[in-house]
Amino acid sequence: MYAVVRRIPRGSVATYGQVAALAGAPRNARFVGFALHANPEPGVIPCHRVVFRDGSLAPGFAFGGPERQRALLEEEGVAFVPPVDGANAGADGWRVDMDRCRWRA
DNA sequence: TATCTGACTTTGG
DNA sequence: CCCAAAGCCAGAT
Repeated sequence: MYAVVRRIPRGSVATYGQVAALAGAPRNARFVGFALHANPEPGVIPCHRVVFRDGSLAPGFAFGGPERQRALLEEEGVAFVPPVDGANAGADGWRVDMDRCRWRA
């Protein structure tokens, strides 16, 4: 499953459910998050590329804060959407543009 | 062995 | 449109 996360190409993101599915366990979205939280290889496993289904980040991001994550993704060319609508405001209210940056295997 | 909890997701009110 | 509850699977206690 860590292999799956590492396989996420630069400039793209995947949802927990998606990673779970690719890992061979479509119903293990929660476990994916749990495993990533354990993050045995910081700096190697791009946890910041794994987001909620709506493109928002997990509450307890462990890379240095939501801003850090947004910076990392923007750095990779991931498109962000400003908190324009009342959907899940996630980190700073900014969400990943899933329509354009969602990882396609 | 039983019970609880969780970086999730989907559906009902 | 927003809030709450249920379902899911695998650890942890």
